Amino acid sequence: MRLSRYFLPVLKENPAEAQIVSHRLMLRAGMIKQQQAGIYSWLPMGFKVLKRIEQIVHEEQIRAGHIPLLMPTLQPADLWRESGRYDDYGEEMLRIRDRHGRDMLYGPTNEEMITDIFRAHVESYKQLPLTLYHVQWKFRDEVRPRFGVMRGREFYMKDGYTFDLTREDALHAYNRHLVSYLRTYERMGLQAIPMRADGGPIGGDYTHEFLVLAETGESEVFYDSEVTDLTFGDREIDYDDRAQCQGVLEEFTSRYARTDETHDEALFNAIPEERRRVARGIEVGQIFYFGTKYSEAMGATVNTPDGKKVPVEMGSHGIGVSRLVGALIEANHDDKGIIWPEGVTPFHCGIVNLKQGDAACDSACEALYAALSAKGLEPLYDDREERAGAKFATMDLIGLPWRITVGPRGLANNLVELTSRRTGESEEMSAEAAVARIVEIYASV
RNA sequence: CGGAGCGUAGCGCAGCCUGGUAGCGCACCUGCUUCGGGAGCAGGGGGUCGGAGGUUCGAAUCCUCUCGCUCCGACCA
Repeated sequence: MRLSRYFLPVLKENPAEAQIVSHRLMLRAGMIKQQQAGIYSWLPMGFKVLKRIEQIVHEEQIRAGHIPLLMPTLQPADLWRESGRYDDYGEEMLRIRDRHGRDMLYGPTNEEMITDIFRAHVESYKQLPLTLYHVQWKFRDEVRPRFGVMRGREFYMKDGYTFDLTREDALHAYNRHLVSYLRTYERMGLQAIPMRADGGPIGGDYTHEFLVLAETGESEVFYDSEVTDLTFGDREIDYDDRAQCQGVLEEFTSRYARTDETHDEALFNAIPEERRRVARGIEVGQIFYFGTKYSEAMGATVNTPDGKKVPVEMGSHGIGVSRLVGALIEANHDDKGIIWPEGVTPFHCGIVNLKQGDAACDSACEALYAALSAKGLEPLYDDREERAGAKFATMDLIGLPWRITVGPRGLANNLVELTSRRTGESEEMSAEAAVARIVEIYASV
């Protein structure tokens, strides 16, 4: 993409309404525009990141054997009356009436609807196990939306639902999700720690939240410092292997790690003092096993091998896709702007032409642009008639992890400059070598 | 939902207390000079002062109502 033809409305000054760094940077980098309290338009750059995150989520879900579908944002109230949540949910649920006077709602989550789909089409245990998920907009009419997309009223979430015959099967589905989530977050360049959590309105006694450590996090968290040493890495996982999934769960959840909701002072104090940590975290996902809470209420049953009819065992699992955009920035920025991890960056690298209009600089940049594109990479070429300082400042703000700088000084020796946004380190090399290096970097992402 | 505050040009703000035909910086447009870390000079365009009502000869300014947004707290992917 050529910056001169893109739509990237960056702001030089900080918008008054943004208090936390991710919100500020998203506004300044032209990623979002607020339309109402807690409701945002996603401008091209922000939309790109959102889609990159969503794509990683899809890939990892499918890898774990889960099946994508899409449910609507608007749901009939009657489904929620069946589960009893139409009355329980309260003011947070946005209620709507259509022209025929039918009660509807903008879905805050989809347990009822997925259960409806299940009961309509599944009769036998032979169709289990089954995990269906979608990535869809949700609405929760928060009393006080804040922190930009981290706590919007409208938000984009992946929510998945598991259906199993037995509790053991359902717990394996739970473990499988925990494993796939660890892998998902790590691919985005994030460390998200599974912490024992509270059931909340969805219900269920078996649940973990995934927390990204950040000063601006809304939850207070308590953990054993050993949990932050754990990495998922590129280990091979057979998602049908119960023992292996159970093993990963134990590895990642056996040390103390809890939010303030479930914090236990006595257990915490049993950790050696030098390993005790109290910090703040952003919740970017949650997994639940809740058994037959919805299947019983809504008559979602299956026939067992011995001819009985039993309510199906269920769980639900969520990843806050739009919230992750904010969380990623909270975890990856400096005083100049965003620093995207390679896994989610909106463009793979920036090309800065220091002397637009200079024949040598222009053609060198065009050649770089073509060479990178030919390798399947997406560069952002700053071809504006701007001074060097302005171009650097823009690149630093929007946070592309790699920048190739092309100027007359280097070109005289056939050299361009490759700079890491994260470390700030620069290296001079030929244009061909720079392309090769970028290709190599992204080959391993 | 309790408490506090803010709406003036695309963005950041001053002006309001003490009423008299709206200003600064950035951005934008034109020209010249500049050109490896948000350039300089000169010229220029752009504002129903959130909205409605009221007081007044006269309202951004005072009063009433209303809408929107933000912050602190209680609640949540």
